[in-house]
Amino acid sequence: MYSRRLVKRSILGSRVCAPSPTGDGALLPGVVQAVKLENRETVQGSRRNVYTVLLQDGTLKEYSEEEIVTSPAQMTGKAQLKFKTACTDCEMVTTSQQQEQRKSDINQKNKQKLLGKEEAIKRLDSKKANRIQDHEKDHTCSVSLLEQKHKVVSSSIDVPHARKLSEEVAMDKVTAAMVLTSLSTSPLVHSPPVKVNDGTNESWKEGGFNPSSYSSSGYWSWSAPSDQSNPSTPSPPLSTDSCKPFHIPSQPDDDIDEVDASNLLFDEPIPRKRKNSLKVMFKCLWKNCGKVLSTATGIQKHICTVHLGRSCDSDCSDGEEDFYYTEIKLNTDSVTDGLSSLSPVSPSMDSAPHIFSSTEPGRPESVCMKNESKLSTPLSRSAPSTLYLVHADHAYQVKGLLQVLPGSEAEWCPQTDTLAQTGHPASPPHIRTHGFGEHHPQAHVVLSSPPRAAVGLRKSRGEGKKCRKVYGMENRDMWCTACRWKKACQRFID
DNA sequence: AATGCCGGGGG
DNA sequence: CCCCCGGCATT
Repeated sequence: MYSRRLVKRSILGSRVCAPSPTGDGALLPGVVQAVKLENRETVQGSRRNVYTVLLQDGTLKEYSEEEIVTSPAQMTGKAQLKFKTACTDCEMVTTSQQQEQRKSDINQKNKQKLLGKEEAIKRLDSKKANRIQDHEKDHTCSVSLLEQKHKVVSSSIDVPHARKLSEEVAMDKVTAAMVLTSLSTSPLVHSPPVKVNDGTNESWKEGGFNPSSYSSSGYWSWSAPSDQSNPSTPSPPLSTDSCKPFHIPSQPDDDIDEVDASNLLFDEPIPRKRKNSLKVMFKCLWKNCGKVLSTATGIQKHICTVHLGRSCDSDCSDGEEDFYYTEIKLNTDSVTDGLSSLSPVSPSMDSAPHIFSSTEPGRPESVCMKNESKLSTPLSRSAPSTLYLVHADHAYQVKGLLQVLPGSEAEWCPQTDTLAQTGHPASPPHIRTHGFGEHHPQAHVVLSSPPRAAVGLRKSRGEGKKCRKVYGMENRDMWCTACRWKKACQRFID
């Protein structure tokens, strides 16, 4: 069980390293040309992507997740090494001059190291130097990849420029190497002071990378054109199709947690369209509530008002509600249209992932307990691939989920305001499941509109522990407002 | 007796 | 609207 970030990036156009088709085990650099969803499901229920990669040698080959190596910023040490190695192997554009220089550099350092008396210090120096050289390699690699990208793409887009580029390649490389070397000494450079193809910026049109960002951890990254923060270079209009985002999910859908580091570098204005027909919904985790709404703000509002018993002016919120809902990924590959219309991915999606973002300022990262589970619903018959991926980012939630899940309810509540917002007034099927271990012995499916009007008689006394019992009289200030007012508890709803 | 909460009322 | 509480039902 674990949670995952919502961030889902397109890998199209991304540079990767992939095993050579010759089967010699070598890694070749390439560009992702297409991504398709494999038509089977894994044991975990998550789907897998198949990447079509245009390799350096011009061949097109399909790879699975595991085969390709993506951005170093998203790799673990081993993969990184692999990647670096591959980059080094394919360093065809690096001038032999540079390589010689590097070698002599290394030799020099080694000599110094041997000759020096303070060996420990020298060793440190040497390490540092080596690291710098590694960086240099990486940069060179990215330069080469950039160039490669030019070769691949520019022929159809900007031939004159491509020619110009190849003419200037030698100089550019040297310049780039120098600049990058100097860059490597300053750890926090996020926007490159120099562009490799200086002045023209043509690569932008091609969605090309600028070998730019340098994280403090020493790993470079490819920064998207939109990341250009240089105010003197206005962003050209991005031609939608040629300028894909370059973010590479290290794994398909099920592990986006470690994007954090790259997130900073790779951040983008967020998804246009969700791949894999994934709908993201937000589920209320209050016990026996399980309300599902399509927007984060909606669910926050819901929790605020219904469970926390306070009016939620969106700005007076203390964020507590964040802990009481979770994100649900609903794989709607073959889900009925009714459902799809129920849960249009709201354009306010961009406000959704923030809840799980560790970069969110002012919100302390809570213990990152993770949870993933699959719920089956009676609807499964008509929607065999309907898949819930529930994850909670808070211990409380997990606990709640664990308690609730076995007999949990998956409930689609066409909340009026949400529907009004999204303009889908259709009344979708109302799904409810009850499992074992709950006070609801019989499972039932309700295909009507939510029984919100069923509140009439005096509510029978709830069975669960309420605030008074849970917190005690002495902690009255911890009670929910309703309890404090001797109203029906809204925190522990039965 | 303790608890849950409806209905009503004060500010 | 926010808050408190009497009083009743329930456990």
